[in-house]
Amino acid sequence: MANTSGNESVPEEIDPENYSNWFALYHLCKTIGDKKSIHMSSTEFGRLLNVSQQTASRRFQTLEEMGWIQRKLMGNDHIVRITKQGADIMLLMYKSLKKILENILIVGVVTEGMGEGAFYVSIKGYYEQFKEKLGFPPYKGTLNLKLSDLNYALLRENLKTRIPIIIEGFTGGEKDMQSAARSYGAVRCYDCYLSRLDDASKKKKAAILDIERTHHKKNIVEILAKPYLRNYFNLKDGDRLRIELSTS
Amino acid sequence: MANTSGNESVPEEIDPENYSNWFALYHLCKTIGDKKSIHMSSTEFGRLLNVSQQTASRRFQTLEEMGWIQRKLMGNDHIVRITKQGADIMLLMYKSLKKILENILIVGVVTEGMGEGAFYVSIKGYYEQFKEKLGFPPYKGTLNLKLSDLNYALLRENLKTRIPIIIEGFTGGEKDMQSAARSYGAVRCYDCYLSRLDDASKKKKAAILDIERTHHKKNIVEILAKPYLRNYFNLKDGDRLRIELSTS
DNA sequence: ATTACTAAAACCCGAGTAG
DNA sequence: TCTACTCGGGTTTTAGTAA
Repeated sequence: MANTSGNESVPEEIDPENYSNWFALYHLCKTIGDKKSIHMSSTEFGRLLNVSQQTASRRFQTLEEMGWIQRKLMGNDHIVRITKQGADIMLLMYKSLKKILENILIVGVVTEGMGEGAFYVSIKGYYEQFKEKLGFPPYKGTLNLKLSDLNYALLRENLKTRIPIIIEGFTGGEKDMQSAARSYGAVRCYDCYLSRLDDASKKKKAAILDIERTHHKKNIVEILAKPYLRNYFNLKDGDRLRIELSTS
Repeated sequence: MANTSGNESVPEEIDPENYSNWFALYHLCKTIGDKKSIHMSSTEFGRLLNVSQQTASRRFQTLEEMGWIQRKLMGNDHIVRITKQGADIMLLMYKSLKKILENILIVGVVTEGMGEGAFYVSIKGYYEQFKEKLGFPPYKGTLNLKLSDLNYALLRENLKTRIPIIIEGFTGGEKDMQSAARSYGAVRCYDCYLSRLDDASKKKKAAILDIERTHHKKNIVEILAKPYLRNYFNLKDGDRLRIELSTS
């Protein structure tokens, strides 16, 4: 059963010899789906893997020898299930890929704290421009994403090659402030898309708000979007979001 | 760059032809790690993949033809990076595995609500037994995990084959209750380990509290553990935890 | 050093077929 | 039907080697 547990030896890495077997297991898991076992002949398995019945039969044997699956051959009824070890093999790859993806994609970690960005959205002189130039009325707050050093460097480098959406500065007096007319500087924005790592289908158009960071923490990027993103993506601090820059 | 985005065609599934190429890309990603590109000769790549230099060279060519990597050959300096398409290929498998794992492992969704379980831990007559028989003093509350129909069925079936830790019933009067001595029924527990799907290294010994469910919602399992699990695993409602039953 | 071609060797697949 | 064996043929890998 894939459900019992123990501390048997779990390999650290997939054996290069076993690529086709690994993929065989993978496809088997996929079609087993949420059932605990499956009736499958070697012919069917062959169809699934795009190989002959003979090869599929050999795969079954190898998978069983490796302890990744277990078979019960009762007459013409062939029941296959994934063993705990088999499940661990899948888990191994999953974890490995997760780690890889956090490196090769720009991934930001949702971080607590109102950035300066929230200040900009709240000022009418900026807000009207955001609304018009970004193409959406932004939520009056920003989502702070913390990037790794590398990811932050990659992002900055990437932004350099892009034409920013310029939010013009202006001089004016906010009525709530007792000070006289002060000047508000220009801000740059960049279109982007956000998505959860595990569900790329739900992509949200957003914008990176590139403000001159004065007393801002390092490697933090502030995001503007129409909805309240923490609700939209069901986020909590520490969750990861993928940032994709739009192709211009 | 793996960081720019577009809507180029992303394949739905890994082509059976490309198993070895897929693994080549995978290993390449792994060793690139958190750098954006890597210096790698075909000899080194061969060592990495456990194949000859010639085969590694062919792999490089194929990966490049498929648009999964990009190479710059400047004299004897060979720089390789993963393209957006290559990153998407990895992402595809990641998502696929995530889905598989949620089916073949017993995974519970963290669910709001005090179950009856919390009641048991709060009663001294039970608590002292929990402490002694489970081997840890449980946190005075339970974590509710909601399972899928299948997972719940699998779990129950699995528990059937196990010897429960019996928490004896007793008759006694709780001092805070004005009622006379009442009787408290026996409860069954089962050792288990909990872990986040994405970090199996952090496993927490815990126990499934198997109470007779009276007005309990369906498919809910209550968990006892020493720490407050929502903090320990940094959980919020909707997060998933893997339940592994200990090998007895 | 490298990459990558050609040709031989090794390996794997699937047809045929037995149980 | 089914699984799974043997073996011929095709594919892939590697050794040798050129650039």
